Amino acid sequence: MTGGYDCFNRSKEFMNKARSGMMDFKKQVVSSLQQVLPIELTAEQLTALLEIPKNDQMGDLAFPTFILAKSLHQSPVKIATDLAEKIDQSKFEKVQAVGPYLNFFLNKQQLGEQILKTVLQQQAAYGEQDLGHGGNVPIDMSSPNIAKPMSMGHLRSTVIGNSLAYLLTKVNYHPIKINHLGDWGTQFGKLITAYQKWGSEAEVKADPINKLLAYYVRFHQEDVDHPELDDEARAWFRRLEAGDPEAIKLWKWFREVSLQTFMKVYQRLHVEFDSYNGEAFYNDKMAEIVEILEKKQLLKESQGAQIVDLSKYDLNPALIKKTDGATLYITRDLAAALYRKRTYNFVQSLYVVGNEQTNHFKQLKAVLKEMGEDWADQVHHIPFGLITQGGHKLSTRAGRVILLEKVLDDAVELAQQQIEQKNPSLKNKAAVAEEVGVGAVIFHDLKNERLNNFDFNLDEVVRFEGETGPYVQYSHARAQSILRKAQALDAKPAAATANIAIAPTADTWSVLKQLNDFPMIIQRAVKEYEPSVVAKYALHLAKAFNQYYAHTRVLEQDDQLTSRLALVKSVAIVLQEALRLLGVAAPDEM
RNA sequence: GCGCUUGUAGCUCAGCAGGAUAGAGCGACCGCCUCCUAAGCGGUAGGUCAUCGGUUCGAUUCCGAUCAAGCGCACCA
Repeated sequence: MTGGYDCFNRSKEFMNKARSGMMDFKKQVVSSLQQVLPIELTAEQLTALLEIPKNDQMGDLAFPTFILAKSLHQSPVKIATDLAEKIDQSKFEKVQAVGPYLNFFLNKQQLGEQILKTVLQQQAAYGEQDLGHGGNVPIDMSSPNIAKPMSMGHLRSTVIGNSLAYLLTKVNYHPIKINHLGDWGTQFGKLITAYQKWGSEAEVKADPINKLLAYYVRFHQEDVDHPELDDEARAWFRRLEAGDPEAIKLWKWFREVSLQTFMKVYQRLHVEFDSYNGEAFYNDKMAEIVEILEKKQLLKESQGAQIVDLSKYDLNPALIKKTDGATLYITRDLAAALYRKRTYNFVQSLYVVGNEQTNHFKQLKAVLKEMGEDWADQVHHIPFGLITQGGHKLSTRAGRVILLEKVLDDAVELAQQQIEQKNPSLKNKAAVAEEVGVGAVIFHDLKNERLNNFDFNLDEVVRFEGETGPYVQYSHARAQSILRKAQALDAKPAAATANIAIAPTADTWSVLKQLNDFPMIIQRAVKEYEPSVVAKYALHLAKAFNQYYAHTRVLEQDDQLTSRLALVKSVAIVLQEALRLLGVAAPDEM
C-alpha cells in the first residue's frame, strides 16, 4: 500500500520519544508504582498505561487498575485502594484512589520551577530536538498557475507547506521549499491565441494576472461557438514546444509578470522559496524517464497510449504518453521526483497538494517502485481538504475564484478598524494591522485538520474573537505589555538560574502544564504533518494564560513578583514561537 | 459501480497508541472595565458522538456493514 501508511510504521518509536516532555513526570510515577505492584510490569508497559485525566480534580496522571483485576482476582477499585495505601506518597503532592483509578497529583511547586527554568534558559530554542539529523526534505508547495490568480486553494498549500518547513527545521530536518509553478501546458497555446486576438501589452502591464485571466476566460467562452480556436491554440502550443521565438517571448513575459504578482502575495505572507523550478523546468528531463521505463520494459501500449500497468497495486494504469506521443502530468512528476532525489538526496520528499490528487500520488509512488527506486517510500503526499464556496468547487474557468489578495485586504482593513476603535494611540498602526489581518487569515487556514473541507466564509476568516489568530496574538501582546510595565517598575523576571517560587494555583498550574507540553506538541505536529496541532496548542496556551492573568495580578510588589514575571515571560516566549512555527507574526502591541 | 476522505451541541470544530460525568469557539441569554489593552474573563442553555453489528472488563475512539456528503476513477494539471 501507499499513501499515509509508511508514516505510521515509525509512529511507535516516534511517540515514545514524543512523550519526552511529559515523560519526566511519568518516570517518577512509574518507579513508584513498580515498587508496590504485586506483579511485574516493565517501565515501558507502565508508561503506556498511564493516562492524563481529563479533569484537573482527578490529578495530573492516572493509573487505571483494570488490567490487574484478572490476574489478581480482585476488583479494580480494591486494587486502587490498596495501591494508594502502599505507595510512597512523599514524592507527590497527593496520591489518591478514586474508583478504579489511582490518581497522582504532582509536586506543582517543584515541577513548575523546573519547567520555567527550562523555558527561560532555552528561550526560542525551547522545543527543539534532533529527529532529522539535518536530512534534506524538499517540499512541493504553493505551485500557482501562471496567468491565473492565486486563490484560497493556493493559500492552503502555501501556508501548510511553510509551517511544515518551520516545524521540520525545529526538529533538525533541512526543508527545501519548492514552488512547482504551473508554467507549462496546452493552456499557454490558448493564452497566446487569446492575447493575440483580444489583448494588448499595455493592459497586461497595468494588471497582469487579471487581464491574462480575462483573456483565458474569454477564450473558453468563444471557443464554444468557434471550435477552430482550439486548433489555433494547439498550433501555438506546438510552436512554443518547438522553441518558436515569438511564442517563447510571450511565454517568458507571461511567466515573469505573473511571478511578480505572486511575489507580492508571498511577501505579505512572509513566505520564501528555495526553488521556482516549475513544470517547464522538466521539459528536457522527461525523455530519460520514458527511456528508463522502456529499458525496464514497464511501458505497454494500450488504446494507442503508453502506460505502466499498476494493477498489482490496485491502481489504474499510469498514462505516460498520450496517443499523439505527448507526455503527461505523471511523466513530469516522475522526472521531478528523480531530479529532486539526485539534487537533494532527500530523506523525505513532501507534496502539499489537494486531497483530490491522492490517486495521482499513489500512482507516482507505485511507478517509482516499479522502476526499482527504493526511495519511493520516502515520498509523501500531504493532502488537504477542498475549499468550496456556497457548496461549489472553485473553478478558474467558470470565473468562480476567491482572490487571495482580496481576502488579505479585507482582513487587514478590518484589523485597521479594530485598532482605531480599541487602541487608537498605538504606534505603527498600519504595520500591526497588516500583521493581525494576515495572521488571522493564515491562522484560520491552519487551525483545523488539513483534510477537513471548508466552505469559504469571509466573516469567519476575518474574525478576531474566540479561537482565532488575533486571540493568540492578543494574549502574547498582553504578556509583553506586562513585561514592559514591569521594567518601568524596575522589576525583572526571575533568571533561569534563580529560585522560582510560584503559588501553585489551578490557573498557574494549567499554564505550566501547557508550557511543558510544547516539545511533545512539536513532535506530534511533525509526525502527522499537521500544523493544526500547533495552532490548537497556541489557542490552549493563550486561553490558559488569559485565565491566569484575569484572576491573578502579576505586578503586585511581593516576594513572588519575579516568579510570576518568569511565568509571563515563558508564556510570551512559547506563544511567539508557536506563532512563528505557523508563519504568523507576534506583534508586541496591538 | 470502484477507490479515497469525512459524519461529535443551531453553526465551525477538539477529543493525541480505547478508559472515570463527551469539550472549545461562534451564535443565544445573563454578569464583569474606580483593577497589568473588554481582540479579554465568568456563568446559563444546548449532544441517542450518522445507524446497526463485532472485538473488549470498558468503544466517540479499533474492526465490519449500512446510510449520507465531498473528491477521484487513462490521453487536463
